[in-house]
Amino acid sequence: MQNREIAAIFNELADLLEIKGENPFKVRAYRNAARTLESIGKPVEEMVAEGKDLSILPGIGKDLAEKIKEILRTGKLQKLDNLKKEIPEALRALLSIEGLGPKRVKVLYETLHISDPDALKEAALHHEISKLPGFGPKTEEKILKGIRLLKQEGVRFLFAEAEPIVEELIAYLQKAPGILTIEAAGSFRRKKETVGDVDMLCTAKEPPKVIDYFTKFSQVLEVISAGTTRSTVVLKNSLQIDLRVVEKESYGAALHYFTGSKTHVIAIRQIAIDLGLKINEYGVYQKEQKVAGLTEKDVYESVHLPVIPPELRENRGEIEAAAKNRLPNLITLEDIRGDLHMHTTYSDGMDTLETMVKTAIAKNYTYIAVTDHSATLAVVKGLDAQKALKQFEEIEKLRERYAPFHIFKGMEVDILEDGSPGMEDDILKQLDIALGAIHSKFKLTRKAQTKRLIKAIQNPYIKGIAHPTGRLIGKRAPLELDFKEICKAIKEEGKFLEINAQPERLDLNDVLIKEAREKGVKFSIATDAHASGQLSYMRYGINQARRGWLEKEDVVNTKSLETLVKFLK
DNA sequence: GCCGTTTTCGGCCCGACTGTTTTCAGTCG
Repeated sequence: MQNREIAAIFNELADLLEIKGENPFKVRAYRNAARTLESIGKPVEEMVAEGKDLSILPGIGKDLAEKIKEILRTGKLQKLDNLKKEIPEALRALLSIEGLGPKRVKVLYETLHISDPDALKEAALHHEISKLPGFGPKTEEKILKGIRLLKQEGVRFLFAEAEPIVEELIAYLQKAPGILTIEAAGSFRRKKETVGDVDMLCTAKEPPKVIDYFTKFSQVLEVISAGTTRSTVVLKNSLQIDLRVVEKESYGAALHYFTGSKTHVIAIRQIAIDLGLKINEYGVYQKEQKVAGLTEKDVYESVHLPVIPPELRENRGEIEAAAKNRLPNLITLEDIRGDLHMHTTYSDGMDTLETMVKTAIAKNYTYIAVTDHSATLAVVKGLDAQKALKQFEEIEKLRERYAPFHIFKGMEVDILEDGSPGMEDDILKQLDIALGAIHSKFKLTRKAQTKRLIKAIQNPYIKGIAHPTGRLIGKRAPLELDFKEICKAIKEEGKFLEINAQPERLDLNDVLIKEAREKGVKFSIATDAHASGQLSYMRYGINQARRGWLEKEDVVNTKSLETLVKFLK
């Protein structure tokens, strides 16, 4: 049982309790616990197995610790099952309709016996909703709109999908009348691998004019709200954007607040309270006196901390590290000297080897590794021994032509079910960088999958593991692995784990990167480019690495050519 | 239901926006 499955049970319980009209603080307690479960890296199942007390976790007390154990033991929660007999589960779906919260859902259920979106639509079309006390024609209209916009639960955008839209919107808003500054906050600023919506923050001479201009952005499908300082719209691609206009004097406090994460902000506010201060989105206050708020730096200084980079603001130890002045010196894109994973027309890449070389040189890289697929991978035409030898020849020619730029002979070698590489040793031993990668048999048991990967790591020719967990965000779950054992093997063998920068892979995730780093694992950050343009995906890998607390020294492709060659040997 | 350097009770973030109502409740972030 995974943490997020337990979190889902708590969230469901919270929804139903809320509709029932339970104490809102109790409801929040369940939600807080769910958030804790989602954000801690370690499975609570392991903690229980180790005999650890779960109530050490923030937001989890005696009662919830017991409920978690019940879920782990029985796979379900009696309290939730009981509640479902009282309140139809389907009512939850109504909560995700814009403008409908627990109170209104309760009224709709108790008066009109509406328990699903279809019945709700019927009732709205027959103008039954507007007759209810507290409801009116506008609400009815809004509900119909909300049903049309009803998003499936948990639809999030890949960071790389949101990025161009945010850039376009910023360019547009920079032309708004009287605009002073404009910036994206929220999970986008924290460079999270997926974003649910985008929070934008600006300062302006006449806020209402900017709001008006914002709602006229060409991609806007629906204006949800538009006040004097704040507006929410949904774009044609269903991405929601919130814009807030704030006073210049409050900008730092607002930026901190809207950048989040929620748990980070709460933790910072708690420190402020302990110091006799109060932080809100407008500033830092001592009694009634505002003492800071202009910049984020001022906000952090008020609680005696250095500025914490947005990528780290997840309440995963960054505040403690900041207090001890031990924040990592995070890696940057400029630290990268080369790319160690890419494909060419020798396998499933779109561009020739030489084009990849030229593009890498234009990026001021010192080296690349060309890593086409081995032929065992049935879905793509890969390299057999003969084709590999032909590629070696071309690489040697290009090395001469483009010296001192260096091209490593590499290969993305399929790891077979038994953990052996899908390429003969005779070829493997001629490679500088063989990356092991799993492309099949994703469903092996945790034990078998771990054994398979460790065997590959121990293979003397394999230097690193590409996209280690095999996940595709929103599409394919990560492999079942004993990650601790994987890290141990990587470290013992002096190998590296790849952080794959493809936007829908971003594999490893931030939590695993941090965990591996703490165990002394080295990483590569590589694009797995299948076209020369994708070499610029490196920035997404950097985002992920920063969220995983990596410094330059943790990453092998920040090293000079000489040092990297030594490392590979 | 959680939590504690005002501790075992009594707090728990709170302001903006909207719609319905006429001073406020519900929702949202």
